[in-house]
Amino acid sequence: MSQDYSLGSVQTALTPQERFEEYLQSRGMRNTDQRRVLIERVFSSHDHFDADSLIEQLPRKGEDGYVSRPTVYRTLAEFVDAGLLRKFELDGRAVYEHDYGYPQHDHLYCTQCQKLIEFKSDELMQLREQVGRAHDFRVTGHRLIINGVCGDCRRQSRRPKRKQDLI
Amino acid sequence: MSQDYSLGSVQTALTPQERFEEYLQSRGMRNTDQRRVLIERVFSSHDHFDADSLIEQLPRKGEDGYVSRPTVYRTLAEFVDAGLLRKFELDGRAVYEHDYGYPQHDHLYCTQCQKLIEFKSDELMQLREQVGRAHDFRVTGHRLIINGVCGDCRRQSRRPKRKQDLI
DNA sequence: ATCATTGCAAAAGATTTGCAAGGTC
DNA sequence: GACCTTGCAAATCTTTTGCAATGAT
Repeated sequence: MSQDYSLGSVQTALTPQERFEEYLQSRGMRNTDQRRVLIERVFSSHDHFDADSLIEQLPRKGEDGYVSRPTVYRTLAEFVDAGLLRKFELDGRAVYEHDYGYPQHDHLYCTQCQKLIEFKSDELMQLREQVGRAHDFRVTGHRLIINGVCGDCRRQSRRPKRKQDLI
Repeated sequence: MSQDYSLGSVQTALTPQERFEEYLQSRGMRNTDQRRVLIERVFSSHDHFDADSLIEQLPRKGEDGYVSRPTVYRTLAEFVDAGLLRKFELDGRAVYEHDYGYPQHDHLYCTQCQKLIEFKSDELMQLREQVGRAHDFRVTGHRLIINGVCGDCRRQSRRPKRKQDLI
C-alpha cells in the first residue's frame, strides 16, 4: 500500500494518499475508486513514467479497477496540482515522477537506451539564483536534462570490431 | 539577405545560406525555391520561433513564395541536421533558434509572458562534465530552462493596492 | 532522364473536451 | 438531492507520411 522513500527522501508527515485526501477536501472534490487505483499504482514504485506506461500497468477495460484514458490524464493533472507529481517533457511526451516527499533533482538522459538517471547538485541551485539576479528575473524553478550515453550503453557498443565490420 | 550576428557571435566563414548549400551538395540533395525562402526568413532575425509562427510570417497559399506546412516541417528538420538550427521543446511544442555561428547558451523562461531570455554560463558547462564523470556518463549536450517571472512582468503586476483590493 | 522535392490529403500520436450517465457526500 | 466524476466518442493540436505531380541537375 505504501512504498519506501529510501534514497534521499525527506521527512513527510503524510502518505501521498493522505496528502491527496487533504487536497481533495480543501477543494470540495471527491475521492473515487479511480483516484484510489491511480494513486496506489503511481506511488507503489519510484520510476519515471508516462501516461501510456501507467495505463499498461492498470487493469484493462472490462476488468476490475479499470480507469479510462481521459480519467488517467485528468487525474495525473490533479496529482501535479496537488504537488504529488512533477511533470516534464521528453521527446515530445509528458513524463511524470514523484515530487511529494522527494528532493529536488535533475536528470541525465541516455539517448541510446532512454534511461533517466537522477542527480542532485547544490551548485546548480546557486547558479540559477545567480543567473536570475543578473537578469532581473525571479526564479521559481528550473529543468535541466543532460544528454549523453550511459556506461552500460557505451560498454555494449564497444564490441570487438572485426575486419568485416569496418567501412 | 544576410543578417547581423552581433551579441556574442562566433567567427564563421560562411553565411547560413552558403553553409546549407555545402550541406545539400555533400548529400546529393538539391536546393529549391522553398528552401531558399525558408533559410532567408529564418535567418533574417534572431528570435526563437515555432513552426506556426514561422508559417505566419511566410506568404499564404496562392501567393508567391508559398511553402506548404509539411515542407516547412521537413526543412526545419534539415536545418537542424545541417547544424543551422537548434531545436527544443517548450510547453509541448517544438521551438527553434539559431545554432550556426551562435554560441552555446541556455534560457530563462518567463511563465507570465512566455519570453525567452538567453544567458551563458561556463560554470554550467563545467558542472555538466563533473556530473557526467560522477555517473559514468558520456555527456554530449544538455538543456537547461530556468522558469520564473521577468522584471517587466513583475513591475506590471505590482500595481498599487488600494484597501478594496485586499482580501 | 533520373531522381529529389513538393503539395495534398490523410494519418498518426498525444492529450483534451462535451456531455449524458453514474457515483459520492 | 446536489453536484462532482466518469467513460465514451469525438475533437484538437502538432507533426508526419504516402504518393502522384513537379522540378533540379
